[in-house]
Amino acid sequence: MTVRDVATLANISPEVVRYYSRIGLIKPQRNRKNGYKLYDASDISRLIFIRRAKTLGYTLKEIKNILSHSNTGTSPCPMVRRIIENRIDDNRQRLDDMLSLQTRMENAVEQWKHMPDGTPDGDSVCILIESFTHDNNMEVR
Amino acid sequence: MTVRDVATLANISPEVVRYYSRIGLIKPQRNRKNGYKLYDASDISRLIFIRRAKTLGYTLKEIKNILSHSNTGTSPCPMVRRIIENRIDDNRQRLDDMLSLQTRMENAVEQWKHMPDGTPDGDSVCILIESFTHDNNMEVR
DNA sequence: CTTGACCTGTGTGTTACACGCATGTTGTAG
DNA sequence: CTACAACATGCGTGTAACACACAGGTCAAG
Repeated sequence: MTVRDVATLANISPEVVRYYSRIGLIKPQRNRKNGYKLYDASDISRLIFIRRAKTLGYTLKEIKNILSHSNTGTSPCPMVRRIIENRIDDNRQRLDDMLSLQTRMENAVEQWKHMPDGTPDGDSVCILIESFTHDNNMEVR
Repeated sequence: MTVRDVATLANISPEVVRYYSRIGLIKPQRNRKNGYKLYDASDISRLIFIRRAKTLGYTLKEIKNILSHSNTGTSPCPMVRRIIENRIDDNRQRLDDMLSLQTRMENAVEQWKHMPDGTPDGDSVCILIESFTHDNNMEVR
């Protein structure tokens, strides 16, 4: 199978398949006649595995580790559990950050509703941004 | 003032100040003797403005636009309002995505609690990931 | 005068691709 | 049989906002 075929079967774009080959996530055979990459059923299941892992929040780097780990015959499962637990914590933190950003933005729009646009001078760039007051944490990431 | 001074006063790391100079967000003078960047009070207020804008979700690119827009004498406020309203929508979408990821990850960990680690063979890389069923009913907690 | 803290510019790495380039290959319509 | 579209190849660049490293120049104090 060629790139387009395997991409269609795995429901991925050919670009992504090429990218995964490039970074070593999949290792297709080669057609000796023309140098084209040759994919088989095992590549498809690997691609499907990668996509499943991605929907669970694993990064490509982590997936690569999982794959090569399992190639050595040892179970990647303990690693898989460890990673996802850390990711849950990280994600909760980022969610909190984004939620507070969302609140901040909504508050700003609300405050600005009753304010006119200002003309910039030497002291002021944009009175909206400069005048915005927020009560609690200013955290951004 | 030198980088370290202005960074301390604006409560930013010197690296970030250098980065902002590099991408043209601030344009410090130069010491003709040694080529060092020379910052003054206007740079500090610019840095503070940039940080305020960032806490409101504006990207550095957008902030650059806002700054140069206000340099032409026209009010950046309409643009500022437009950007934040779009950002609120985008952010809500990303929040939804991250929330569903969070739920998915938590469901996975829950399912996996009752499962043993598997040994990899030709057919299986990691039974945990492969067996995870993405049941939409579970998502509604 | 040496030392150490600071400055300079530039380059690389981070994530997961998207897109473009120049070039080589294949399949098919005329 | 050949022209041409549609595919393939590798490689390079760009994305956001820095962090960090490197090699070298500068400055104040002892």
